[in-house]
Amino acid sequence: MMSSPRQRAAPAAPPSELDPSRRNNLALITSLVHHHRVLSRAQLTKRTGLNRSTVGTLIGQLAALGLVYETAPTGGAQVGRPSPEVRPSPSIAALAVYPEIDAVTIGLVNLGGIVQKKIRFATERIPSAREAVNIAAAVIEGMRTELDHSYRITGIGVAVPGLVNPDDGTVRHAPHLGWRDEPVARMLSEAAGYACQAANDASLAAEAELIFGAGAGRDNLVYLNGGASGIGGGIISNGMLLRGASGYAGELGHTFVRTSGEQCHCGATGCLETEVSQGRLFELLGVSGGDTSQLEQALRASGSPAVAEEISRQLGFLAIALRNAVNTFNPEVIILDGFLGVLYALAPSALDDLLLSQALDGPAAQAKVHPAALGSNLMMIGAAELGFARFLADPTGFVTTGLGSAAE
Amino acid sequence: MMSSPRQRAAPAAPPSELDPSRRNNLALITSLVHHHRVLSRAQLTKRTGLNRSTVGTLIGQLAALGLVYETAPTGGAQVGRPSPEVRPSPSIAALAVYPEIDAVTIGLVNLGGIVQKKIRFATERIPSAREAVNIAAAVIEGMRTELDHSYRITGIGVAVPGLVNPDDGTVRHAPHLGWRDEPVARMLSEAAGYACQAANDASLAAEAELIFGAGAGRDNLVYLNGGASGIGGGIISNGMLLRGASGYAGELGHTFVRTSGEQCHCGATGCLETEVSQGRLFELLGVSGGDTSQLEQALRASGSPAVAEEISRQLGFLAIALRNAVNTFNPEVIILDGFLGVLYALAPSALDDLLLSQALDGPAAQAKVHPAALGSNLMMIGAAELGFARFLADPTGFVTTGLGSAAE
DNA sequence: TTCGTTTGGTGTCCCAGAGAACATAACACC
DNA sequence: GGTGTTATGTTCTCTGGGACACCAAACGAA
Repeated sequence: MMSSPRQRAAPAAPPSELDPSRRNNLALITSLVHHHRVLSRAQLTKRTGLNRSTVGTLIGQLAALGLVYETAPTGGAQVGRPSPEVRPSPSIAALAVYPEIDAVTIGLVNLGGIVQKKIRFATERIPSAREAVNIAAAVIEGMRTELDHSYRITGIGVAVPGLVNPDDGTVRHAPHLGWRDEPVARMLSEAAGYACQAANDASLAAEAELIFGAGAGRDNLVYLNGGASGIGGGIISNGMLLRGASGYAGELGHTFVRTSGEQCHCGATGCLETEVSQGRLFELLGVSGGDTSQLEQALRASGSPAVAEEISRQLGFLAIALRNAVNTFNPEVIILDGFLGVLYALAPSALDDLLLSQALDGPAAQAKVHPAALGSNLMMIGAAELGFARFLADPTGFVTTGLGSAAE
Repeated sequence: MMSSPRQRAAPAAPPSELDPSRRNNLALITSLVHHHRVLSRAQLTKRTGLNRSTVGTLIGQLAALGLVYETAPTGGAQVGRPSPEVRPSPSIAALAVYPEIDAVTIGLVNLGGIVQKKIRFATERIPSAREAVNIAAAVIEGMRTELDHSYRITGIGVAVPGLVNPDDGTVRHAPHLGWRDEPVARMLSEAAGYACQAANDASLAAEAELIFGAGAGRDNLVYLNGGASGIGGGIISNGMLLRGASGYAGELGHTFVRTSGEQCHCGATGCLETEVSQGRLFELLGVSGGDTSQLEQALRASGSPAVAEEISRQLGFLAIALRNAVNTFNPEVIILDGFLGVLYALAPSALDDLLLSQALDGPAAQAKVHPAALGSNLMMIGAAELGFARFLADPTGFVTTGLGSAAE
């Protein structure tokens, strides 16, 4: 039911203003449905702590705007009247953009973290910020008709491998892309015509794993990704992403792990990402490069003692970084992605043992190492989460003002 | 004005139940007044974003319960009707307890972080958990008459140098005290008759510095304290204390800073607190021990090159730990307390330069090293914050149910 | 079939915050 | 030293929104 029109002299503010309490509750329900993909009304009632009747009203309001829809209850073997199931609308979606050294990937992601479409645009050389924005805008332009007809886009999220200030979406420094002080979010927003935000790739990955992946249901998580160009980290503490003063927090790739280690491109020495790198492994294997699964195959196939030694050397340094992380964050889950996941898969108990013996007893007992669960969709889901953020903070306000209110 | 009695059939729940929104706003105002000590009604209106009239009602409610009081405006040179000033009631207080290896300190702290009383009970030997609890309970018993007559005690907070689970106030491991799995909060609660909570000392210190000290007005802060028994850390990110899964987060004293370093009592090697310790300094100075100011004097007085070299050695390791912290948390402030503060005071620019050259450019530019601002009251204020926690979360509910509602 | 159980739906009640209008107390300017 | 301006406290009314009670509906169990 729509809210009745106000009789009193209309205030200057647009009519989108909603009571904070109501907005909160609508946001809460939308987020829950987004995170769980399906949730019965009864479950929503329990999780929100709100009254049955209130939850009913809220869902009615969301359903009227086409943000969620209800389906007949699946007769679970339970006593009592069955509760209808609430799902996120498949028409709400966000765009995800991920620039890398050899490609720009663009994705279309639904609420619930469902990747509808993923387009990888390979580039001849490392794309500049301008080029990456142009590629993304062009791909989005190509989808425009489809987007306009079948979707309501809440925004674009850009995952950047580097230091990003998420407040204004400016890339302060992305060493491997060679970007410096690029206002990527503003550029892409102007080029594509959607609201746009940017953040560090590993931070977004951590959030994605928290919501839909190996960290689901947890509140404290450390995510580490080993890629071709270095090691990125994202930390979730108390259910919230660690941002820091300017959003630069989480750079675990530059954890100190070795006295008089090699010089890192960051200027310091002994950084995790200079000592632990897939480049060293490929070099030892005599391969010129490849992706993660090729690396794992090659490592498993190799009988070379030099390779084995290098693996155990890298595991040692990784354990030091993880020891620090465990003592510092007391996480429930440590997620290793990319080639770090490969290293772990090769000798899981070796790393577990190192960690258990080096970290403080209390925190060490609780920290479980896991490989990433979301695979190749991870970064799309994480970036899309950025594109959903403003929508999820105020679903109805966003739809009635920020988007065309096309009925389903 | 008291809330009018409900006419409808009284529900089973006690009449203390309050609308969540109202409770939130009351808590918000109480916390603001607590943090700022004095705040005009106009300032409260701006900070809360609530309506003038609403703020008036809320303050009226708090004043009626004797939680805050208003005083005549101090005619600040400002146009317009002056706004009365709101201050926390001096009758609301929390107890603070801090067991150390050679003493148990008990404090009485008002809202606003005013330490009314501090009693240091020196012990012959390291107190057991039972002994520390008995000492605290005895001292509190001694104050009982005064407490009952002049104060309303919201609770006891215990700061423990070690791993503490703040959920149940159990000390998992306090190596220097030799405590293991001691339910300190429960023990003291039973012995003293007040609600009691316990947490890590450095975490509480970090909170105290955030609210009243060098981190006031900031949201991201790293606190490091160098004491006789090691180095403790507390981290505040996004305005919230880092807790981790069981509240063990923040153990920066066991950050890895040196390959093939000495073995730490925690089992690992190369920990910050084994390489950087005031014991080494006292040893080199040929002094058997002393407090922080004595150390500073002795270090400044000494012309020995060995001492100078040790100082620079320790600064180097400290810089490595701080580098990690800056890259990981992107804090605005790093607070160095205890002998770490002394080390910094001896060569501030040396540490600043090391940090600037080693940490990532973005985060490094923002992180400012500061000495602690709260001095010897720091731990009392921090522990008291724990004792205030439940009160601040629901001020009126707490007073009408949890405390005798003695009118002022 | 009947009963107990769980849930959705509807109507009522009332708290709590917003806002307008008025009152009040300072400064500023002539 | 009046008068205007500005900022704030005070009072009153209005309304949104959640809780609750009651009833209806839909399921399992006996």
